[in-house]
Amino acid sequence: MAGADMPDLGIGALARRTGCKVETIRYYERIGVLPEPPRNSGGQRRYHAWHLKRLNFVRRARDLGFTLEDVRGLLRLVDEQGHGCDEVRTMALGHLEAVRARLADLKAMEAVLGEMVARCEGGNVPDCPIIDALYREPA
Amino acid sequence: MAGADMPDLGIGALARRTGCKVETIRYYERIGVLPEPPRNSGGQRRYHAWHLKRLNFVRRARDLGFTLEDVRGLLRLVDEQGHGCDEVRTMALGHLEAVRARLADLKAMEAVLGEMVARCEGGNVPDCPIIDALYREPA
DNA sequence: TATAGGACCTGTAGTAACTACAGGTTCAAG
DNA sequence: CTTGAACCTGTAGTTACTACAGGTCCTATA
Repeated sequence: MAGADMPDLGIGALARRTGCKVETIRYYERIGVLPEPPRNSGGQRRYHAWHLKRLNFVRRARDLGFTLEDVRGLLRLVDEQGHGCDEVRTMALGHLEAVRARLADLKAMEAVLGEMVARCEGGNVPDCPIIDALYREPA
Repeated sequence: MAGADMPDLGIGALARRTGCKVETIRYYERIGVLPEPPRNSGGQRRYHAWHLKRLNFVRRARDLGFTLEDVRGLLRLVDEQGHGCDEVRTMALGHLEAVRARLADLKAMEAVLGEMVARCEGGNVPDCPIIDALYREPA
């Protein structure tokens, strides 16, 4: 669908289409994640469909929790033609494990917080059980 | 239990007992989360049981995902005697909600990553399904 | 064609929550 | 008394942006 007729995009338009702030786009350019686009006569950035695609890639990977360093790695793999699917898979797997570990942490946090709040249900006791729980020696 | 006989602690000992790095303790002092302890004749910090307790409180709250700003708020409440249990509960509840939101995010990430990796199971296909998934237009 | 005001430019500094030095002092053991 | 670990201060780096300040450019309207 949509995408045949797109002459070029200002940075604001690119931002609108990717849900990325203008400053973030310039930041990605500065750190080399997004290549420098051509400029018009007045020195303003002009983007094409290719940049849109690449920025969407970056955003999506970031949304999935890959670090910018990871993203750099993924882009490197993408850019080598005949890219190593194995390497990509390894990165994704590693990241999946990290996500699962973080998930377990958060679940533990949820349990403790939930219990703290539940124990406090009663209202205004003089010795707040939440404060007490926080003061408890760590496991 | 343990804690009757504790004359005073150097910063390194405090760090060992709280699982907190020395630099972090000095950092907490600098930003006003941990009060300045007394110094010995040579200008070195000497901590007592009270500091240990307070630093454990901070660490525990941080481990549960409270920000330092939250911690500051909690400490303020703790320090006002007759502290408002309601306020503490409200903060904890708000935080619990944030944790649950983050949990939902991570679960979604896990699902997408898991599916990406699973689809790649086959090995070295020319069009890597993981890369394809990342290139897909965002939802 | 003049002009208003939005979009754009560069460069710097700020955010959270530490962490890591560099370059010096103090303490405790032998 | 010496050595080496622990401590001191102060500053700069980290991640991934975000937010200016102070200027230039583009475009639509009068």
